[in-house]
Amino acid sequence: MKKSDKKDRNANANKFDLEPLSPSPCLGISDDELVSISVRDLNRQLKLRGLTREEIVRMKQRRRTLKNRGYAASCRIKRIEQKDELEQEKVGELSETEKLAEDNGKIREEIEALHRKYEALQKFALQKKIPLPPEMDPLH
Amino acid sequence: MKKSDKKDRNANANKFDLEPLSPSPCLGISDDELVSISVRDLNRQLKLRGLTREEIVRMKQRRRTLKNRGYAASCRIKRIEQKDELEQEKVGELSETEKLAEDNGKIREEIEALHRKYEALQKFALQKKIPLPPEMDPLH
DNA sequence: TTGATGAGTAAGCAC
DNA sequence: GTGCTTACTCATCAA
Repeated sequence: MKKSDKKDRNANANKFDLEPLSPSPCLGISDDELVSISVRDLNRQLKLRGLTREEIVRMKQRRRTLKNRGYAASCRIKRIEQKDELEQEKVGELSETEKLAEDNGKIREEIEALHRKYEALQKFALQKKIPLPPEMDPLH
Repeated sequence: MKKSDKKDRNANANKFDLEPLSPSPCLGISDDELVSISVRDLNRQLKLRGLTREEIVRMKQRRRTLKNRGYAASCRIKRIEQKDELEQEKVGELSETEKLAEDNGKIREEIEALHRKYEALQKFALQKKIPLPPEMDPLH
């Protein structure tokens, strides 16, 4: 029977009777006030309005629930922000990699050009039969 | 009063009377069976055991709830997997960037070495008063 | 007490 | 119906 009881309760505990609940000044205190005022002020208000002990307990619980609702929301937001951040960092790394790869290619071309110039110089020396010091001599 | 009703229901609807609920063969069908058998077989079983219309509705709802529990779990797992994946990709990009930066440095050193060799050759020609073709002549 | 987070539930969307 | 995702609630832990 526990099962049935639980299910019935849950079935009724949907969001439609929860959300509209807020704007109505339940016991003279709106949800917005309830979550925002300090515990001190809340206690003052509760006593001032002469609520029963049970009503006070409910009020406190409702306050906690409303706060939790907010915490859950920020938790979700935080999660997607972190995900976006991670994606952004990944994109940043990717573009940096691309930039370096490009630089790399340019430098390699530079090297080849230099190589060609150097070899041209050596070849010139060879043709003119100019003896080169060993460290410059392509024939070793 | 709506508020109070809701709160009471929710207060009772905790997980402690929910979870232990499953192993007990509620109406002869365990939770595990309930979520795993096909709709066809489920209907067969329900008729076979002569459940009332209300019991059947509850059974179906319970099935849906149990399935939802699983969906929620996979949704969470998927989320952290995607996050891990993203992190992994980011790390990969980072190491690739580092590798390229290192290559880059090596190539730059290579260029400088070549440059020095080339200049040495030019300087040698200059000392020996060897006239170089203009494209090889450092004096232009 | 407050804030954050994991897990369960229902709603709602898409197939 | 099924599966996924979001918002909400509660339990639980840390500060």
